[in-house]
Amino acid sequence: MTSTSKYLSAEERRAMAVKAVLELAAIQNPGEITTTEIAAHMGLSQGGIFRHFSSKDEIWRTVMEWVATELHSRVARAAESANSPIFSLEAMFMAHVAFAIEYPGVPRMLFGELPKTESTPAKIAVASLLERYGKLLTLKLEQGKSCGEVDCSISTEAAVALFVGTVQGLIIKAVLFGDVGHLRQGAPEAFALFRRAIRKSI
Amino acid sequence: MTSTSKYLSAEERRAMAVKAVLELAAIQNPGEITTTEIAAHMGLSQGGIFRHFSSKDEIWRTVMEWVATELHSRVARAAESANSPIFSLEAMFMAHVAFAIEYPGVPRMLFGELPKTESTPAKIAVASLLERYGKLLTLKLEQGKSCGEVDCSISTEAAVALFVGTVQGLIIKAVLFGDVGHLRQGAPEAFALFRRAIRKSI
DNA sequence: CCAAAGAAAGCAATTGATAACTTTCATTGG
DNA sequence: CCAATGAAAGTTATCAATTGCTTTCTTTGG
Repeated sequence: MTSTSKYLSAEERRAMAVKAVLELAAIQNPGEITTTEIAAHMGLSQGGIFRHFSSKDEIWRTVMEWVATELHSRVARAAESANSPIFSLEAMFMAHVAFAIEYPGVPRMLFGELPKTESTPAKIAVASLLERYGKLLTLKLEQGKSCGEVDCSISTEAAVALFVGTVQGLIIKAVLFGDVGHLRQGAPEAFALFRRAIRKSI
Repeated sequence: MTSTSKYLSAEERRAMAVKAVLELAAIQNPGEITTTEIAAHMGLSQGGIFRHFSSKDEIWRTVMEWVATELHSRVARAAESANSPIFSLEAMFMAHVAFAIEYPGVPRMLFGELPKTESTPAKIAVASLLERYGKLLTLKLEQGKSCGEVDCSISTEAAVALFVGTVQGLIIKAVLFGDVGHLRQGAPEAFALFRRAIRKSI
């Protein structure tokens, strides 16, 4: 099991690279991570990286794809775990926040991608993630309207935007002050307010 | 009146540099703006820039300070223009959104600053802006509680975070899809939901 | 009033640093 | 033996900042 061989397989190295980037992004500006640093962090020479990735851009794409897949699967699993639309939304909210706490480098990476004007592969991955995420939220909100947990008069689209914005607002604050505590502490209160915004008025 | 002189004063050049950076940031990744581009955009040679700024960092600091001052003064003016706390909040919300529409490069600049771990002058400017902004919001929310427009049972701090997060969520969406239309259209609906979140329940 | 001095603004070329990527050659394991 | 893996040294490009020199504006002494 414990491979004592010096040479690792290409797949192992690619997985190591993703992990290395995530760890480095947690402690420094992701935009300033160099291939030299990534290589050093995974016990490889700088040039050795290019045996497994054709370019630095391909490394980023791989990392972003891992993030999109992982976050979506966690949020989707959270959505299924609850037995009412509102509780599903709450579980999704908390799963998203928990992911940001577990991988503090990820929001920093995403914010770094935002300013780019070109449609980078990374940006496309984020946009597609946000779309799938939005569809899941739309479904839960519509279900909520059906069963009377959510007010039918509100715009579902606006509620989706508010949900995502609420999470992002918390994350931005945490990133800005470099303090994940803001996230853990603020999340329940933030969701409570979101719930007030969408609940059925009497 | 129309200065036909070839050499401009240091103050004029500094103001031109701020304008140039804002315009360039609107169409490209702010992090990739070079001193060569800034200089070219203001009709100056690359080296000429350094007659008026001691470093590229000083240029950024100057731009960020302009942004913080301008945005805060606009939001504060909007807050004063309305005659009830809720309407003040709405005016502030719209003023913030309008600013982001007028200077689309600004959010991109700010998002680009977020990933940096060091406390850059720019990041400090953003944090201080956010703090003053938060105080203004806190004041209005407390006034709203006093006059019965805002529910007393909600956390003011959480409401501030929700307000800021809502605006940021709208802006992120606009930046991600490169479409300012999202902002104009989504803003009224977004504020309507925020209002539902903080209003007094019957 | 006005020329000379010098301060300020500007350009063009250069420097030094750093990054991604390439090439060459040694080593490993099947 | 040989193909895959990796290290080390190189290549090319880019960018901020500096330097030496020229041009323009301003001030001042006679």
